Amino acid sequence: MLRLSKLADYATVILSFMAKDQARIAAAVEIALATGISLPTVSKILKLLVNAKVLTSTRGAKGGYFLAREPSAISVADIISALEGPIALTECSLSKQTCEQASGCGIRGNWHLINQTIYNALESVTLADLIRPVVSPEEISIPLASLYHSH
Amino acid sequence: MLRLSKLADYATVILSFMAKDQARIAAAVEIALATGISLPTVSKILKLLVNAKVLTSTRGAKGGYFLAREPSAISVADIISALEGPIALTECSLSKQTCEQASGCGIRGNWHLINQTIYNALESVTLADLIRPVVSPEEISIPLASLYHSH
DNA sequence: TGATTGAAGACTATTTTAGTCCTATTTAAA
DNA sequence: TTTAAATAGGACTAAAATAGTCTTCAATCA
Repeated sequence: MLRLSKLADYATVILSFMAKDQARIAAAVEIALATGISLPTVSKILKLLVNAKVLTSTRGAKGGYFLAREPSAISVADIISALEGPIALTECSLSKQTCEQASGCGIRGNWHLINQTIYNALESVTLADLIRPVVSPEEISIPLASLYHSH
Repeated sequence: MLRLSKLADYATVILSFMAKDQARIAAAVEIALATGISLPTVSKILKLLVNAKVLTSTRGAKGGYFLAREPSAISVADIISALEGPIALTECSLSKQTCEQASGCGIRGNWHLINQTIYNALESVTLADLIRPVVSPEEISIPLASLYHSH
């Protein structure tokens, strides 16, 4: 299904909630209550987002979490990679030299291009976009094919 | 990691092998030997590709598998969806009405757009492209962002 | 009719992902 | 200075998805 992990999905819900009142610092418990996601899980996600510098935290009483930057400066790619690590469809796209499968690894070079395309797609959409009312596109087209076929 | 399943990855290897000598009919055993993937696994993948109408098969002695159409008419999206089902990052993008999570589902509408973008990217690359020598792109850009920001 | 090959699906094992919990550290306020 | 409220880090368990194998049946050709 080429699926997003549940955790990454939750992360977008959490961040969307936080982005609505950007200035405010929110504690994990509060976020758990607001989103309906269990506290331990919320905590885990928040920690990962802090490590990825998407959120900033302050400890102690009255502490909590807040966005490290503007929603428009937080991409979907940032969110996904915070939770799941680098965005790539295939292993060998991450480390070009290690991939030495029997027969057919020359084949994979082009996967790198596909990965890059998908990354760019995810990088181009931000948290600010996600909390905006839904747009209904007529048609979306990607110029990737032209890279291949224009010769 | 937003990762492709191993099976889908194998499928691209198998199909790349088959595309190199398109006219020829190849038995599962033969493909297994050529690719180094175990026979039961190869068989499983081939069957899924037949169901998805990417391959055609003939039974019996001298039977085997061959491409159902030109490599240029088989997209990466075809291959992935044959193995993993519909391409979508989030569940709710598949069935719009079922998604009624507590707080924040209005948020998800835009995921639909992202899914569509990724699907288009995968649809635009074909098996013929995959077996072609690697191209090294300078920069690839996706116009998705403009859909959001042009207002 | 027998050998060869695919079809279908059940089943098991493995790996990944999700989810929870415990302990330590930091900070604000009484 | 003590206490309560938070996060940090990481170990651990449970659940789910994925990968892989096996068995039985059906078709085709010589």
